[in-house]
Amino acid sequence: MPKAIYDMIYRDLKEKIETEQYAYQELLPSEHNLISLYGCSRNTVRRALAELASEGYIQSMQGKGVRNIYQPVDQNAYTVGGIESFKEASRRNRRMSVTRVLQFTELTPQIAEGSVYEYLEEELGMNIVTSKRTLTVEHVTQVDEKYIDLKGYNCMAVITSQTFNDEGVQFEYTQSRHHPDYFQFQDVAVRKKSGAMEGSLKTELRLAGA
Amino acid sequence: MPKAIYDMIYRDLKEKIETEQYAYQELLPSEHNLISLYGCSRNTVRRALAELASEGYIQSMQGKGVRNIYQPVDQNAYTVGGIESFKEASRRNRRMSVTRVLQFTELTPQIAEGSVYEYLEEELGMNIVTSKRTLTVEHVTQVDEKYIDLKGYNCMAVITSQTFNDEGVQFEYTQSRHHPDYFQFQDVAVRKKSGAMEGSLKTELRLAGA
DNA sequence: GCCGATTTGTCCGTATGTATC
DNA sequence: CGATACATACGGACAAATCGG
Repeated sequence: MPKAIYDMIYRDLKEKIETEQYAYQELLPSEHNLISLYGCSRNTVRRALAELASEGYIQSMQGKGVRNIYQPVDQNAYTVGGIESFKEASRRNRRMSVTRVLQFTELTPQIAEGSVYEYLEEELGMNIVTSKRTLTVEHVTQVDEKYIDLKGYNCMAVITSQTFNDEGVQFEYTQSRHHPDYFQFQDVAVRKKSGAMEGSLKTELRLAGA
Repeated sequence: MPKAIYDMIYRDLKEKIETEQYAYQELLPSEHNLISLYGCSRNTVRRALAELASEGYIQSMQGKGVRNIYQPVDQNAYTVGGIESFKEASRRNRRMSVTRVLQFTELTPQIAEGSVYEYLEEELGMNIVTSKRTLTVEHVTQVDEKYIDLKGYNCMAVITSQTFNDEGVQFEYTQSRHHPDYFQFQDVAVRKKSGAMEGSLKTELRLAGA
């Protein structure tokens, strides 16, 4: 739990944006004013702003100011943040989730039925840091058809991820398969002045409920 | 074209990592050493490192150092950076691409056959800044089937994107539909100390060739 | 078109805190 | 314990873009 100043400012501004205390397309107070408001240095304000920009909340324009470009996402979407377990995501979205363990090795079924992430973090004191994900669309398998009513689709959205702990070792490889009707993935990209690519931060997705 | 110092350092380190001048899992020189190497301030070095971390190239560990966790992506993947036109992406990946204009309104067909982004940026001097994308899996349409051999799939990967220019106005809405066999989307997420989510930066995807 | 005020962008040096070894 | 490493924060400087007079 970071009590860092920049993080508090970041969350405060984020909240103000989400609750429309700053209107869409409106300019936020200038960095100079934010410094007065929060009583901190410019770097600290800028760090909070940078975070919001990378998540597509704001857009800062040299010589002009910082504009709120946040638009709320579909309320029906089942939202999952960056690295988060299915169980955490379910709780956050207040939906029922049931995990059925179909095949298993290594860990005990009891742990998997709860939350593997929870087990790794709380019981083993492991520190999850970086996750790399790949998203593809694949043909359904017999296992898919057996457990999920695909309603005519013959494909599923498949996310594979490698997770690294704080010692840089990859300790997990996951594949999750999602029903097309309940799947949605969002991201934000910011174009660098270089002319090419780069960016993105907030990622969300919609999942099948069980 | 940014000639910013942090950007040059960022690109230099990125290159050294990609060409394995720093081995996988190896520690990079400490920030202190990098300061000597590049003859700049610590902030500047740290900004370059932050960029690399957000793209999943490195992982910095307080008290230990900065570890290279870069692993090259599938060479067969058709890679597209953040905000980039299909034509730019094709050129970068040295593949043939043909654009067939099926339906049309507003812009002229000639422009679309070339590159709409090119037209907007070079001819109109427009400045593309932020792009929000949503990825879903959808049933094929009659149009899909008419122009693309789906080889048995009855779904496609669909990306819709809203693009904003430097004045914060959304000026474009695009939907692109991709053949499952030629589609891949990658991202990186970094877990905040807060305990929850957040992160991702490098995004790539594999596309259908025409 | 110029000039000055405002605003964001880049960079520096320094200080202090915290984690690792 | 001390040395090393990254994390956070401050204050100052100058550049670059914008806007109004």
